[in-house]
Amino acid sequence: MNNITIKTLAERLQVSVATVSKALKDSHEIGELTKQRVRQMAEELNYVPNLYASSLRRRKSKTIAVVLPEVADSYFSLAINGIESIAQKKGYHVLIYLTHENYRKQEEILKDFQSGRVDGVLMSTTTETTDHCHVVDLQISGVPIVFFDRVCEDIETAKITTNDFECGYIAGELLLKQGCKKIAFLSISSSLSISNKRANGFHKALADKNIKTSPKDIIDCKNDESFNYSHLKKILSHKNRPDGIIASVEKLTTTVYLVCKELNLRIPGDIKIISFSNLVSAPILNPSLTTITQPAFEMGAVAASILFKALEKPGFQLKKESMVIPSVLVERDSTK
Amino acid sequence: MNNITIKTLAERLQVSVATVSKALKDSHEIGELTKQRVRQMAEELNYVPNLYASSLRRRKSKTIAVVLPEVADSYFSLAINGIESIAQKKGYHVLIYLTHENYRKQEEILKDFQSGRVDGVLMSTTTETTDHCHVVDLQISGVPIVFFDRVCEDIETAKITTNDFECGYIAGELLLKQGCKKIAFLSISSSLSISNKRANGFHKALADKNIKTSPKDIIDCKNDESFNYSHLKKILSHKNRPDGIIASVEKLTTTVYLVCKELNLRIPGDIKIISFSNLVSAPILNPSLTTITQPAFEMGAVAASILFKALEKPGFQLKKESMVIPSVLVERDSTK
DNA sequence: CTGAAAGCGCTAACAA
DNA sequence: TTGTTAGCGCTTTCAG
Repeated sequence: MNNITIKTLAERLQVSVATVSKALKDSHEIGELTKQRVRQMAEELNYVPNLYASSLRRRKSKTIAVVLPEVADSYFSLAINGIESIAQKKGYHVLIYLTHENYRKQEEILKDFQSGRVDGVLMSTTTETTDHCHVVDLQISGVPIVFFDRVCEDIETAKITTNDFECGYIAGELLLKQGCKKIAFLSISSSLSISNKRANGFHKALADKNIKTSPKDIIDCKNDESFNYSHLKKILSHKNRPDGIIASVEKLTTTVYLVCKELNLRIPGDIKIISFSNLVSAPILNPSLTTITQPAFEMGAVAASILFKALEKPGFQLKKESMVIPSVLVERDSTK
Repeated sequence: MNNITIKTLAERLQVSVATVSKALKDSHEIGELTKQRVRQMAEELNYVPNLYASSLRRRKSKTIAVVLPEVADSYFSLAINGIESIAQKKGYHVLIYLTHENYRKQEEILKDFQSGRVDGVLMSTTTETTDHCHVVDLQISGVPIVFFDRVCEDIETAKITTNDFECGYIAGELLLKQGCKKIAFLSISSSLSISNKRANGFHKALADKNIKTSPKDIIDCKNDESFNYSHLKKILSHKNRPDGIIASVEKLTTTVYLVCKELNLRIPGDIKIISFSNLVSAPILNPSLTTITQPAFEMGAVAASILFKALEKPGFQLKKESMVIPSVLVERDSTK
């Protein structure tokens, strides 16, 4: 640790620590000449303020946390960029925390935040999340939290989402139009709002065409690739297999493609596929993948902007700030 | 911020703050009964220790930083998982910082660390990095740093790398064996050690077959997708275009594929492609992509383990701990 | 086994 | 315009 402190500077310059502190903050109370001298000395000695001391004192850390299930996902990596673009303007640090879809881990992380480690939190919740006391605890302790994409419905705060229901509908409609008779919806978790909304939209699309749906149309996948692989393989091996698939999250896409490859199912001839995904490689897959692409960067940026409003104005009402930003359908060969 | 402090607990229990502090640390100086009472009260009041206070006092934060160019890259996202798996065991927090390949940003981040924000740093450097004073400054101020994958050659510390030279050689050799006459190497930066080592390996492979190489075989790409796209398009449109491509980083793959698609160049018929990549979608690309796959998770885990050794034993000699973990070649259709 | 007290580095009243 | 001083919450001697 660097041992140049404000005190060192003060001694060298024969002024008080208060003067140095204020000078470094460019306070109007301090004379221009003094500021100059302080700044120069700080530069010279390579002074770096101690984050812990100032945070302890000010009860602010100029840091926000982004809590995510994982980072190996185009949506999240783009959202992070959106968040950072805003945070940087505001002079805030962004710390990324990964839950690996583990509820306990998420709980621990949020609990830790109660210590004031960060000033605010942006979160996309894990699939395992069921009860949300830890989120409420965090809010009670005064740390604002804004959700994006994967929200907790029952928490009162700002939620930035995309038009999940509508997109589920669009996906279902497209596959029907392309002639699918038996469509399966790959869900990632039955306790996840986005997954359910997308599934509901899908059901509605079928219902509107008077096609009866059954719970078996929803295939529950897990956070376990090899499980998903064998599960899907079994389903797609069946003689009454689906001829259309809606993948509700990006990571399921690769699995579906690999299973089809192994079973010699041709896409889109034998089975059509559409995926909720921000994969840049969508156009170069074999065949190119029809996607519903979320406005990931923008969702991150908007979520961050709203959080900063709350950080800047203490009494700010977050719950009135929810927002829905639409996704777009990009048709490619996998649904031709 | 939570306002339950050690003092609150002390008052409630009619003991001193020192006792509470020690009890919470399970110190042997404290009686079992007292510990019990303290723990129970802490639980009851939902006490969360203030990170800033304890870090300020102990001059330790139980936190490490991972500094990366970006996160939308399979290599880095896997490496993060490796790092986290180790950090978790050690009870350390992991903060992820993104440089977006921006040297200035990296400098700022490292400078910030001099304040003792983190106890140690794991880093893969940006492509723009040229001078490394800021790294040295950090080391001088007592924060250990371990490099992985993209290292700074001239810094004395542990460096976890893969066999880049050898893999460049293998890639070149494979393309030659498959009949390529004119191979281009897509470099991401001429100041990046891994890129250069891979390029050197490639050159050696050609030299060993008495094939003369020219600097024009190395195509310098940037951190700018649209630039890379048009640059590559120009090169591949030329009548004397390459018939084999080695992409030195994952992100260039999509661009190459898209350009080939637009120019109606068939892979592998007209042009063969091999990429340094950890993409899970490699097998389902059109055509499936031959890759050199790095041991990303392991590299992250090893780098973290070594950093923790340094954190646990103050006088630890990091520079003697460098390590090379080999990558593997996976042949697929793009080089058939 | 427990407590009193000093102080980590910084900020912000308040005084001068 | 500058300085004095009292803490932020916690850890850690040292004394009891």
